Amino acid sequence: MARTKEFDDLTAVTAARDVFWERGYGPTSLAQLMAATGLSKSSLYETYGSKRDLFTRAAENYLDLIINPRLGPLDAPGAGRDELIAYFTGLEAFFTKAPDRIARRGCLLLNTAMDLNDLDDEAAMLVSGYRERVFEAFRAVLGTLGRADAERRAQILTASQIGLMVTSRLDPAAAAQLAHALAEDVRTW
Amino acid sequence: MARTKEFDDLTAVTAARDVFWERGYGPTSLAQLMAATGLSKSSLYETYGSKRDLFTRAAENYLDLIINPRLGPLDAPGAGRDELIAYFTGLEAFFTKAPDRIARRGCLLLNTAMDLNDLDDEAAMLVSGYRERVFEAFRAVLGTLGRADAERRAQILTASQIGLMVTSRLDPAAAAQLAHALAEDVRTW
DNA sequence: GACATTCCGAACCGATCGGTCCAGAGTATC
DNA sequence: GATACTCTGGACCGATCGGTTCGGAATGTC
Repeated sequence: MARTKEFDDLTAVTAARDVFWERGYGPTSLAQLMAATGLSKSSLYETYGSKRDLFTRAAENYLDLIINPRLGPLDAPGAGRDELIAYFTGLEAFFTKAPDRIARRGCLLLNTAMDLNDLDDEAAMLVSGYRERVFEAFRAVLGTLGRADAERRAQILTASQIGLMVTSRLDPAAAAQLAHALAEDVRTW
Repeated sequence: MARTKEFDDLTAVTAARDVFWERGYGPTSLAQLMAATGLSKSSLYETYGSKRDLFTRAAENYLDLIINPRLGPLDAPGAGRDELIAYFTGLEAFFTKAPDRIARRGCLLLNTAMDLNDLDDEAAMLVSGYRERVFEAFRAVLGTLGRADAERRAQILTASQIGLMVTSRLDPAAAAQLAHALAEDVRTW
C-alpha cells in the first residue's frame, strides 16, 4: 500500500519539547526544530501543522512526562509530610546531579509565561493551570497535616516552587541549596 | 552655538524601560521603542547606540527608580520585622490598586532572565546580581531577629519573592493574596 | 511493475528585524 | 545671516523569520 512512517512521533515531539524548554517559544526557530527532530521543514509542517501546534504537543508531552511523574506522589491518597520532603529532596538531587545544560532549563511553562506577549490566551491558561495544579497538590498534602494555616503555607510554598525553577535558570547550585532548604523547612512543621 | 536638545533623557529611557518591562527584550522592536519614546530611529541610534545599549540604560533606570526605593528601607540600619512586613504589604497594595497593565509587568530583570538565550553574560550577571541583592537584604533583616534559621528563611523568602513577581504576570489578584500571605507569615515569626 | 504513501530539499513568499545613512528642516548662539 | 548642532523621515541593507508549495526520490504493499 504505502511507505511506512520512518520517525517516531514521541521521539520527535520530545526533541522539539527540549528545544522549546531550553530556548523558549519565541526564540526557537524552525531551523532549530528541524535540527533537533531530524525532520525536514516540509515534514514538520505536514505532520504538526505549525510551530504553534507543535508547541502545544510539546507542552502536553511536558505535562505527561515531566510534571505528572513528579507531582504524582503528592496526589496519592494518604500523601503527607514525607512525600513533600521527598518531592523537594528529589529536586535537590536533580539540580545537584544533572548536567548544567539540563539543570538550567527551568520549567518549560514558566519560561514561556515570560514570553507571554508572543503567546495567546490558550498558552496563558496553560501556565495558570499549571500553577494551580501545583498549588492544589501542595494544599491537599498540607491539609492532611491538620495545620490551621494550610492555605497560606500552600500559597507560599507554591511561590517558593516557582522561585526555585526560576533560580535554576540563573544558578543550578543555588537552586539545589534552595530545594534543600525547602525540604528542611517542611521537616520542622 | 547650536540647537538645544528637545527631549529629556530620563523621560525617554523610562519610556523605553516600560516597553522592555512589559514585553521583554527580544520581543520589543525598534518601532515600539520609537513609539514609546517619541524619538525617531535615527535619534535613538545616535543617542543610545543600539537596542542592546538602550536596554542597559533601561535596566539601570529600573534598579535606581524601582528596585532601590522598594528595598531601601530594608537596608536601613535597625530594620527588622516591621520593615519586612511593610515591604510585603506595600507590594500587596500595589498589586491590588495598580491598573492591570501595570500590575502584570512583573519584574523587568526576571522577565529578561527567561529570555536568557538572547542575552549575554552581562545581562545574566545583572539578573543574578539582583537576586543576590534581594537575598542579602532579607538575610540582613532576618539576622537582626536573632533566629537560628535566618539563612534558610532568607533563601526561602527570596524564592517566594521571585515567585511573587512571576505570579503577578499571570494573575495580579493571586499575587496580591500571596503578598498578604507573606506579610502574615512574617508576623508569626 | 503499478500504486500509494512518506519524506526531503529547495525554491519561494511576504513580513519583520536591527541597523545604517543622508538630505534637509528646525533651532539655537554669535 | 553665518554657523553649529539637533532631530526627523525615509530609503535602504542584509538577514532571519514562519510558512507554503512542488518535484522527485525512497519505500512499502499488492
